[in-house]
Amino acid sequence: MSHHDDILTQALERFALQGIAATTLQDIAKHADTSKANVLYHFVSKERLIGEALAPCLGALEHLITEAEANGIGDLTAQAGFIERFVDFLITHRLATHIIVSHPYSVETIPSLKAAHELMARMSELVTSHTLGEHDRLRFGVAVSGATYALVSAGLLGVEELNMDDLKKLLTEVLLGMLSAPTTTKVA
Amino acid sequence: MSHHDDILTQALERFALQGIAATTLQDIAKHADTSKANVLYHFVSKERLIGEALAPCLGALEHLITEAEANGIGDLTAQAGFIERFVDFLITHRLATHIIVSHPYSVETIPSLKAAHELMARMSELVTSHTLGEHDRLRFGVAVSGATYALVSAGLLGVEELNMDDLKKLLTEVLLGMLSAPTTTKVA
DNA sequence: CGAAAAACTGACCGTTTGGTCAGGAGCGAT
DNA sequence: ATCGCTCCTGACCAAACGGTCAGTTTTTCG
Repeated sequence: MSHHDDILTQALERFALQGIAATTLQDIAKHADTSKANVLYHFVSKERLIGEALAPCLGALEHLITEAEANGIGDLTAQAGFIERFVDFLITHRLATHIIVSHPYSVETIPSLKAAHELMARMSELVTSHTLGEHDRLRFGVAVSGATYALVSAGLLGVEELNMDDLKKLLTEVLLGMLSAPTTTKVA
Repeated sequence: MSHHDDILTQALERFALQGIAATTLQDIAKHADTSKANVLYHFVSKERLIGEALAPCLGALEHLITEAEANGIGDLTAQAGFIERFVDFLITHRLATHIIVSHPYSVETIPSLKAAHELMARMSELVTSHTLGEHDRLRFGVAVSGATYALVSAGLLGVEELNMDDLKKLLTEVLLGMLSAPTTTKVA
């Protein structure tokens, strides 16, 4: 692996583990076995480093959403397809996803995070527009959020020993089960 | 409200909105309409301020878990009772919960966060020990995580206009529905 | 080889951070 | 009035931050 890519990898991991603000360039440099100045040589600024680290995730998410917007997620079959692709996305980009979901607000100073949350707003819009009623909407939101968070900190759930393929299967099944759960009686 | 409590309230909100590392004492002071030095007069250090801000949440969580450990969460009825109390807890302490779940790792430098994650480990242990099979365990984890995250960033789900009582009812129903969802047929 | 380009570094800079400190304002009790 | 106590503040500090720069090593390639 090139030194350039190594820095990128370490940066992504440190950002996910400690948060962006708590991760210093010095820290990233140390983990990538180089100097802080070299990190800045390759990436110009911390902001751009964040941008490059999140770029693949944002690209994939954009693609996922655009596709879903075209296909719709109205019926259960379409939802199932979306869930499958989403789980795939989560597993592939789980570090970047963690960074995005743990920095939800106020970090408007970081352009790529802002872009990320615009994508999440689009996804929310996607879910909301195919109005399924409040129950189903919340159910979908809980399932998606839960999958994201559960995957990201899988260590808390006693599933860390699973390999990613098994986890993907398992998670997909659980989410599909949740979506087809019976709608409980309407609240007064 | 006393100035002391006002600082505490503002600190909790800033930590939840921006993360702990990105929130400066100056920032908290400004929002509490006082000086940084006064913040330190009342709370000695940033670390202790964090501790006092999270204390009520940690106390309630400890109580919730201890109770659940005593009662068990084996059958569906017990699970339902736990969910109800948990949703209550989430709504009451949602800012503090957000802080805890968005700082999952590495912040071992902050004692009260460490304590928080030990509590979450106990909760995970509680769920795991009543082994329900991998499906049910993951299902429970996704539901709990999802509820936490969905509540914390409710703005993303289009449910922000609901008041807390309705949200509590709705969320409880959705979670109960998820838990009683049929186990889908095993994937090949 | 040797020169240009790319990769890399230590020293340094301005700013901001958490934290200290000496002292002042307000106030109830003597 | 004045002591003692709590509340509060501006000025200050060392440390650490992101970032710059002049200069050195390493790589590439004719």
